[in-house]
Amino acid sequence: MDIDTRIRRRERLQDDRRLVVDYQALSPVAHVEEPPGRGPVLERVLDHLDPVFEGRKPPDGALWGPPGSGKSAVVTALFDRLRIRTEQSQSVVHTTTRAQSPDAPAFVYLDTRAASSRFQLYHDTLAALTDESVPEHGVSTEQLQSRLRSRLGRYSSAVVAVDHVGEPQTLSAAEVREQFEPFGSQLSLLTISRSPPDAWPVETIEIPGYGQQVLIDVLMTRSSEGLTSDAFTHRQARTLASWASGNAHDALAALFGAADAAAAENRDQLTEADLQAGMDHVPERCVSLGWVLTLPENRQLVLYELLQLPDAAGRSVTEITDALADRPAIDLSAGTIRRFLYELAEDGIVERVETERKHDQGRPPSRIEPRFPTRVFERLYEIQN
DNA sequence: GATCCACGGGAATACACGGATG
DNA sequence: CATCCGTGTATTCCCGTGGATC
Repeated sequence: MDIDTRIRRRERLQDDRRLVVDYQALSPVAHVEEPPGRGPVLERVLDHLDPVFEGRKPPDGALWGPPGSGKSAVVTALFDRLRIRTEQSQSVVHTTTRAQSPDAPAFVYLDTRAASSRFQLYHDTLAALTDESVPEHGVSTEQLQSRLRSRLGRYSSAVVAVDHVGEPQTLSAAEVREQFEPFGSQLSLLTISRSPPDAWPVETIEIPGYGQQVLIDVLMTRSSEGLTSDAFTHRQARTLASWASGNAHDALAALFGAADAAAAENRDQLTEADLQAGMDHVPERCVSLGWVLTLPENRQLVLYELLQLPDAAGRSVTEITDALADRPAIDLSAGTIRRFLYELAEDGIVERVETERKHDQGRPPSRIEPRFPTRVFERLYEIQN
């Protein structure tokens, strides 16, 4: 055996020991097939949907609970399964030549973070119900409405789950309901929100935050999918779970950040310092990562490049704007970048913090602080782009 | 030609402060 | 002392334009 081979063998050994990170498996916004510990909630949602299985339209409903309690996880997992079942039964219909009465229900999941206009709501609903692509331009909202109407006619009933309603920057439940008014007889809505729905007559399902044990379970399950075995201990999961106090989003974001810190140092296990780094990268009053990742492309670019600026933390909005405008990756005017930054601050994705004045005169500038899990965003952004 | 939406640009407004004014 | 004014900077608001797509 020659020396090179011996060295390569050592290198490979090192590689094998190295922490493997499947970032998607650790992502707080990943869709999972079986959300752990949410069986009772699944049952209640299924109870609510019961009429569907007899071909009737269920009443409108509302699922609500605190951030990071698995609302999106439950609904996406459930609707995914239901949709697959529908598609299977529909394809049976398609293969028969005889025209049949529609007997299968439709299940649609919408995110109001991505769909904020009537056009987008109809578009996304229609897109979920058709294989063909639905035009995003050149067609009026009214045309989409009539296309959607006739499409809905092919199902016995339809349930549209509308996620993230009533957040500061999204449509309220009432607004969503109003936009879908024309389809009142054809579909029912299941809104998903952080606070209980006000007023309209619906069946309400409350989802509590995760208990400590279940959250530890969630972390262990995800780490077993995303990391090499033994990289993350039960004791560490306990630490993260208690730090996150029931919020799975924050706990997973911290785990993700910790894994990334360990990977950067070529470690095969998470240390306490990694854990701390992971938690430090999840700011207090943290905005959901899902919100950041559904922003238009150029805004995400601005955020990403902002995080790449070495000394962004100490600089004013104006200075940051100029620095970003100089970045080759960004092809936007300084004015637009500045407007983006102010808009992102308005949305709470970053925060403007007043600083002491730098000039003798004029209004004092403010600096920018991210309000989302930065490390997670950076990795996921890099994977996406 | 229609349609939606992101950009760009700029006008309008807010804020902080020192100095002038009543 | 309270208020107003001018100046300079920060922030918000608004709308026309053009790209992309049908």
